[in-house]
Amino acid sequence: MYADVILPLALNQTFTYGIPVEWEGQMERGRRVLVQFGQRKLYAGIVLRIHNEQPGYDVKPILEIEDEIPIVTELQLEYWRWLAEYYMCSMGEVMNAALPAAFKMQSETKVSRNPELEVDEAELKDDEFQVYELLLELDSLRISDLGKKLNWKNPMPVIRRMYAEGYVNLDEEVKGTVKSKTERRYRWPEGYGEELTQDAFDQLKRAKVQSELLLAYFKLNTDKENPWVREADLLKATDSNRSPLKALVEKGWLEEKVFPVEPERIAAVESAPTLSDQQALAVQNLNTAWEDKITSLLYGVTSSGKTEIYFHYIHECIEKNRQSLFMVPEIALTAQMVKRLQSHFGDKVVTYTSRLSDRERLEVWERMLDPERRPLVILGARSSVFLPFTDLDFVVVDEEHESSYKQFDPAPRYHGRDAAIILAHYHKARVLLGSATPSIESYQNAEEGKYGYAELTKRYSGIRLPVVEAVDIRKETIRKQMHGHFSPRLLEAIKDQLEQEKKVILFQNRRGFAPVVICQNCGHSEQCVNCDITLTYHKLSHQLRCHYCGYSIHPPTKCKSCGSVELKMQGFGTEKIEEDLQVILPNARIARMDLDATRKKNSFQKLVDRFEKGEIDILIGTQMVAKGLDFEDVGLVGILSADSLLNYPEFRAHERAYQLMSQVAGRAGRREERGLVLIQSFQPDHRIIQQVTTYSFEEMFREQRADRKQFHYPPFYRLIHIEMRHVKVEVVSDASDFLAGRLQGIFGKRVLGPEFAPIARVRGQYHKRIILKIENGLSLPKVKKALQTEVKRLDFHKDHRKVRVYFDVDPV
DNA sequence: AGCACGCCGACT
DNA sequence: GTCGGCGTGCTC
Ligand SMILES: [Zn+2]
Ligand SMILES: [Zn+2]
Repeated sequence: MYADVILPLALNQTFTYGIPVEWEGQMERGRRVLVQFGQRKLYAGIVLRIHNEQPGYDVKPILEIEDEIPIVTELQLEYWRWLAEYYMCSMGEVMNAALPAAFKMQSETKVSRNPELEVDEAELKDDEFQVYELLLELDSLRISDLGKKLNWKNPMPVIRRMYAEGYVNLDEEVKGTVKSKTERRYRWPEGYGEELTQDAFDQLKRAKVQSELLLAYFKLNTDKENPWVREADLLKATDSNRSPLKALVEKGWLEEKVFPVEPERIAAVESAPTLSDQQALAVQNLNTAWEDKITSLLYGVTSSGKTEIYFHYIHECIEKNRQSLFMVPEIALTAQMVKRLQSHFGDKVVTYTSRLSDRERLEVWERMLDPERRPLVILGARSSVFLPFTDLDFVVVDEEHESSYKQFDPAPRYHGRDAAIILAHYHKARVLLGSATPSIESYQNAEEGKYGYAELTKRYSGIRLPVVEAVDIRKETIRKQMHGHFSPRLLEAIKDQLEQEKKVILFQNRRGFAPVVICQNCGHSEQCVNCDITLTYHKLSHQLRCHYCGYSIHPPTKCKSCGSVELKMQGFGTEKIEEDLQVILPNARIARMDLDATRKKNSFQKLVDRFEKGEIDILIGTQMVAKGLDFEDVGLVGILSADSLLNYPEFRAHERAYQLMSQVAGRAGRREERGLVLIQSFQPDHRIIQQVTTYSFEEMFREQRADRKQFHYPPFYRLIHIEMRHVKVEVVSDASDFLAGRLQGIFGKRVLGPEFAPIARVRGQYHKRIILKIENGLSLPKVKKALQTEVKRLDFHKDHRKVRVYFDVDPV
């Protein structure tokens, strides 16, 4: 029998291996196996298919079966296949994204001296002698390390020569030995009766500790259903060590077994929420919609109680003993959120994010596969769609409009929300997309009736919407009345809040505002040598750094272009704002919340706690302050520059600006008092700003939808980006011109470009981009097939074939 | 994607 | 003459 195995490679195919006869019985789809690929490399792969079709080439055998059970379900394999096709990548790439790192195995070759062979050192060539000498010192080492130690670029030819002569041995070392936590437990053997026998006592009368251990076992084993007692408990009760325990096991008085460590017990203290009238109506609408639809959209304004609806359904699933997935953007998965779910669902909740350690992720996966330990509620980021659900009934995608749900690098470039919907299709589960500012796509789907729809338009009683005001900073800028980035209106409002002992949040957009060093004489700024990027200043390391490739230099003291020493740091980042504001308000307690300030573990939570306790008056933050945090007593929210949000050269810029500003505004005065939101802008009359100040989501939606239709964007057209990369600009240009020409022949004016990507050169490679706009109604699979065919044509040309081609389906 | 093999320029 | 550059082809 043969097995087609998925390997962790960007190759659009599986590889067929022979199943050793003795394993034929236990071979199944979804098994993790160790195989050799190429000359010596070993990989762990997943069995996709088992069959009897003998291939026309010699197959290699499967070397090991890695686990007791298949670690990937049949449903997951089909799901992987769908994702690979839709996002135009290999199943190996999907597998890489899906599996916890602890399941991945990859070998490295190690060299060691052949102890059998007498070596005549005179016979060795120079380079061989260097290797030999090194191996006398260290008995074995990886080939890559050997190369580094000897400072050789390619040590392999020498090693191969020495291997052929028999001087050295080569072994494959499979790295990666992360295991889930286990513990030993013991039981009184089955059939020995209910209690300790006199017989046992007699035989152990000279072994005092062993008798004590047995007594302790019977004292500790109170659970009739479960005879196993943890080793740690036994040792603690008798104040002994492992050796008497071992003796008991050897003599057969106790049985030993290894168990996975049980997660901490957490009691659920909250029961299903009582729904308000409007929530009950929404639930009723959703239930009706789900009768014939998979997905429903819940449009609920801030503080209207979307979460109660989510919890209502999750409670329902738990009662049915079925699984639910609560998906949130990674940035919103805060300790606050975890606690809130645990108060409702106790230890039935498990979180799954990239912030977990390899072992923790492995443990979640293993629990999902074990019917006895299966968690019922997964709170997770986008990657939780890859978990081995066995009985998924309900999926929430909270903040469904969030663009951070889209994975970018590496492939598969999947959208967490869309992938969750497909997953739900496979499970015949229900999906609830929730947002206070739904995406144009989802809202359109709801309008068209593709999605069910429910809304919550009323806030909890007593909660009033903040007053949102646009602050025109054109005049102030011309009249030089701005204090740095602060208009007199904003400063006054901040001072006012501080007097009232209220808190202030200031929002500065993250992107494009990192500080840069600019020559005041000629305007020159330091560029990365590998990328088309201006180096930005990092305070921590006191360096100028490229955030694409990591290239960094010390800040220059004079301009490299004109030699002038008049260099000035310019930027609008949170650091700068903090400094400026501290000068204006020396007594205010100001803190920053951005990626830099929260990089250290727990620093985020500490900031949140301090702000909550009132130890900080003003919190200056990026996108981070907008998501998932709920502070009391915030009287004022200031958005320092709306223009940067509105002026992005992306088709979603306006939609996103609306969403972000609304979300930030929602941080003001959520309890009792009415808060104030000030939006500074050079274009205070901009439609989007007007719509934010008047809370006109519907109007924004209609206008944006019209724009999308007119300019051929989603939800009326689907986009595919084809990105081509090569070190030589002529090579990419030629190849992309050729491909675009071919594609125009098929798709006509649906093809745009090629153009240089927004950042034309990254890590020394030039990037060119072709955009395909496919109207709804055209078969996407057919389009993709034609596209693949044309891309394959690049292989027939000696220069075009050198170009790497990447796809991004539904780019954000 | 990685990795081995093979054929040409610049160094001992 | 050897070293090592990369272009070419293959991996079950
Ligand atoms: Zn760079
Ligand atoms: Zn200069």
